[in-house]
Amino acid sequence: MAGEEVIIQKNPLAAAASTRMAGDERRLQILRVAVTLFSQQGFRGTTTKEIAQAAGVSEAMVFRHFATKKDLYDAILDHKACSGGPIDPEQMVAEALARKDDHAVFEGLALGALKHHDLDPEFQRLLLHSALEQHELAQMFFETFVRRVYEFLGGYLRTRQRDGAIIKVDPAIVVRAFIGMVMHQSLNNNLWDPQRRLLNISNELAAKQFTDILLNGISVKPKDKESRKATPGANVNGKKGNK
Amino acid sequence: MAGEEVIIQKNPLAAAASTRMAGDERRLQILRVAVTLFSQQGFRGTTTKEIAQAAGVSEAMVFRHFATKKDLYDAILDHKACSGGPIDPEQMVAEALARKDDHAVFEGLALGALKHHDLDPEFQRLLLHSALEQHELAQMFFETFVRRVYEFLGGYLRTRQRDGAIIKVDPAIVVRAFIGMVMHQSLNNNLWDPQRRLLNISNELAAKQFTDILLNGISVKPKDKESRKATPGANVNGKKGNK
DNA sequence: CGGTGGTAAGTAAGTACTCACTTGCAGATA
DNA sequence: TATCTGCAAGTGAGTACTTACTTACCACCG
Repeated sequence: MAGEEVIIQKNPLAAAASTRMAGDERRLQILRVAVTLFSQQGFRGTTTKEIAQAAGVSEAMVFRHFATKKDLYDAILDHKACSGGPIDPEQMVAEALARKDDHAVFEGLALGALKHHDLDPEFQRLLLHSALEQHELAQMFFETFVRRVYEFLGGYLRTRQRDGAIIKVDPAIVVRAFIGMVMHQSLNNNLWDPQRRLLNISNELAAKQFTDILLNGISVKPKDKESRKATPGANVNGKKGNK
Repeated sequence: MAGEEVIIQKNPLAAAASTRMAGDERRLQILRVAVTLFSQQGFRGTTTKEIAQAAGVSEAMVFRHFATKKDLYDAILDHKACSGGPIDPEQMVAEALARKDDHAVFEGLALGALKHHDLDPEFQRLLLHSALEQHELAQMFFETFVRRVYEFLGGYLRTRQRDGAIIKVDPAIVVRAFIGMVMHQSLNNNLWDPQRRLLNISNELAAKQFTDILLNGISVKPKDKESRKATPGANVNGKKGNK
């Protein structure tokens, strides 16, 4: 916290020395550099000087492209929320939805989210930072995207309850439970335990197991020994030797 | 982000004007004030001046009690991790553990965690901030406390598997799933959705439902209609009109 | 008196942001 | 083809202010 220096030299995002770029190019480059820094250090923790250095330009250039630091931050959250953010949940599992294949629906959604957070871990960190810093756009993202997931999944659960396929529980609680498993897994993987010391499993296995737990629970049912299909037997794996 | 002023006047934590306190008293008071500010704004987002003002003393007093800002931060995390933090999981559900009452074990743990985060929401925020800021003590807390929960719950699950009461799954995955539900619920309540717009249920209900989901799942089992005890029937509640 | 609780007024190093100025490059002109 | 020119890309050295941290000093009380 006192004397550590962030090493920026030879940053792949930095421009090759002394190149002159088109305005839009540079703008995007600064934005990308800033995404990385903000996601690592938050808004207040990142200086405009750092951003400029990492982008390989003078600080003045940052302010040519973004009037204020906050403008830059807003542009980033906008950018992220529009391009990377909203994987459309309904579309992602449309066919499973039509078949009313509960396992495929939940597994598909979980896998989508896990993969997304894996490919773009900056996004989750950025969102966390902005939520802690009470940035308006974090709440906006939550209000729009997360609400949509709740409504979509909640709606699906309600129809399955009408079908008699699912017990009577408040769907919102079920959704919270499931999203909790998935988000917590991502959060562990890229914040709490990035070395995966407590649990190291593939996204595929995580999605499958979480879905199984949600739909089937973990207790052995008294009059239900061989009637299910996939779960038992070769299911004990994952923790060790999983690459 | 530019011109907002944090209103601190008449802060209940501030000393009555111009009182002379004993050294230890003042130290503790500064520490408590700092906890609140750090948990709201993080390390870099909180100034020593702010802390001093909120405590009702001059900035120099802060530095008399804590040599550097980081010392203060460390002292806080130490304080929190030692006093408020480690609710001992094993002790909390000892009797349920002895009775091998799975529902009571999981429900007890969940309720303990939910209540704790409810009473001391600063702690979760503080931990998140320090994890994002890569503070060493966040990782230390995780390594010690969280690992203990995994080992404890994982161990319990393994004995229950040997009893034949629980299906064969990697216990660590089950633990992650369950902790995920609980932590996500807390995180929603005091970070993402403090107004509880998406879901507003009591800690008791949340603990019970999460436990039910984990142990029993949500699918209707083919040959298992009236054999279970508590779950069905009056179980649809919570979302609305829950105070 | 000495020690403890307290402060006002510093300082040096940041901080976001600006400004007067230079550089490189595409295209019109000779 | 060579040169001039207009303008966007880019900069170094600022400004006004804030930051963590210090120093020198005061007031009370046993």
